[in-house]
Amino acid sequence: MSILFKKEISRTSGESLGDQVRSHLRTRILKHEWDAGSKIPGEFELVSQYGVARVTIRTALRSLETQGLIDIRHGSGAYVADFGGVVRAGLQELKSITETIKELGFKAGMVTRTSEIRQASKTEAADLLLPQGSQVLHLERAITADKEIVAFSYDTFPIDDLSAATIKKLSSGSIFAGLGEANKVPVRARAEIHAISSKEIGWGTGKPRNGLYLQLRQVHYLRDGKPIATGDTYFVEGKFQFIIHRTI
Amino acid sequence: MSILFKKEISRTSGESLGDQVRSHLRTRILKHEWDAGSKIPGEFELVSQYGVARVTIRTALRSLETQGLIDIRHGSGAYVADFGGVVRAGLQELKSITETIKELGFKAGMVTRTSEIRQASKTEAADLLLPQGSQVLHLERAITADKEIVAFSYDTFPIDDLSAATIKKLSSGSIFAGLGEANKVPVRARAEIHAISSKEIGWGTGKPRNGLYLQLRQVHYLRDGKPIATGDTYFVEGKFQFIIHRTI
DNA sequence: TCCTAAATAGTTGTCCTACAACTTCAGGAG
DNA sequence: CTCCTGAAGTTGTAGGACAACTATTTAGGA
Repeated sequence: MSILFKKEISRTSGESLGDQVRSHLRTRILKHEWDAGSKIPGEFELVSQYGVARVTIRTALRSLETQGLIDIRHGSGAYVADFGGVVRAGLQELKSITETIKELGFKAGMVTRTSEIRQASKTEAADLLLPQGSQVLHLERAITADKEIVAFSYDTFPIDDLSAATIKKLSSGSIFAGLGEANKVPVRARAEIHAISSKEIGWGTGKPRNGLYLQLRQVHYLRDGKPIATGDTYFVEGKFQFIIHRTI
Repeated sequence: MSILFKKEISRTSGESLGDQVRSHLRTRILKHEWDAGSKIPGEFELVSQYGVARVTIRTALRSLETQGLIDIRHGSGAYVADFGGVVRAGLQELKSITETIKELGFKAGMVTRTSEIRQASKTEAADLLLPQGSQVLHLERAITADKEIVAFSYDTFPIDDLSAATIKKLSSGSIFAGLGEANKVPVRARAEIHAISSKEIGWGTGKPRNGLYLQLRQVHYLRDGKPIATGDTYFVEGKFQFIIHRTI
């Protein structure tokens, strides 16, 4: 077996080779190319598969290990982490909710209830490092998996440096896609988790009787540390399973 | 500045040099040796500070980047992740609750309510890969920060291959310390998060009126994938702040 | 035959040197 | 003042070498 995936790796895409290899290996793991607990190919084998240096393979493997997807044992090899069940991406991996829903095998959708441009609230201005009174785009959406509402999301974006087309895209569909076109993809987020019981959250027929939610209060950041989005997402308890892979 | 921390790094401890450097750098970051958003020393400077090779420094930095603590920019340097506030260890980093409490500046304590050896329940046996009817150690404890109850914890350990001394240690004090003496330190955990509202959980004066908890349902694993502990921890909502650093 | 111990091959960890790719900053041309 | 260019500094990738550790095989003895 040799240079199987050399064509998957681009040296002109701007993304580092290590990150590209990591992404590719992650999809291979999540697609169960290897059983949980079993050994993945050795570093030299991966070197020949991807056509990159061993140090590049090692940075990718090291990153997957800290993400909790594999387990590297000195003198033996790297093994797919065995969690006694389906290996699945954890909450610590930053991706959109809809993407996560799709990855779990459901059909993702969303219904926008409110889309308005207004002044930033005090906390929003603080989170986004904006001067008081700045204009922001505020969205209120219900997120569905197989037509069933699984979360209510309240998101806010600064619109100073966003084009009208981008704003339109944001308010109509996928956040990550819209930000991607504006070259403002967040690479990092800080999320606070809370348990909330409230009748004030949510709307329509998907609103849970008991008012019990898992709240994710997030701020998304660009690579240079600039905040690009903030928001609260309220997941209806029981509709969605959150997993975190914890590693030392 | 030179070989400042060479003595902190041991070549005979069994832990890899990269992991040791990572741990040391992490404490330096969490102790605010550098401001959020500012640049940490370059790789060659760190090489001379720790007396290890550049590739070793790089594995440590790469791991910290995956954990979301720093942000590495090609051609520029590594910067402390700026979350617009206090940088703090995230939930994806596996450590004991008491250790986390101490790190936040509080005095950690615990009160054991129940400590018994009994047969494993069905779900416990499944999580721990035990045959039905195996003996397990079951603990029910209240965890305190500055004398105030912040969580109720229900934990279960298989006792097949644990010494009597280890069992005594587990039931009396720190879980991680007890497992450490038995050379069974978990390196990985899978945690499920739920919002729970129940009157059945908790006891004593620290029991919250509204019965609102953030539940962490965890299974801890050894390096070889063997489950070593399972349990539910119910954090009293509002008493404890959970953060997750999410990265791509 | 069975068990133990030593030799062996295979794998990851660390070190070294070198250069490419990128960022930042200073200085000069216009 | 602005823009461009070049130099210096930093991280990314490459290749080779050896150390440390693991897993397997082999040889030897009881």
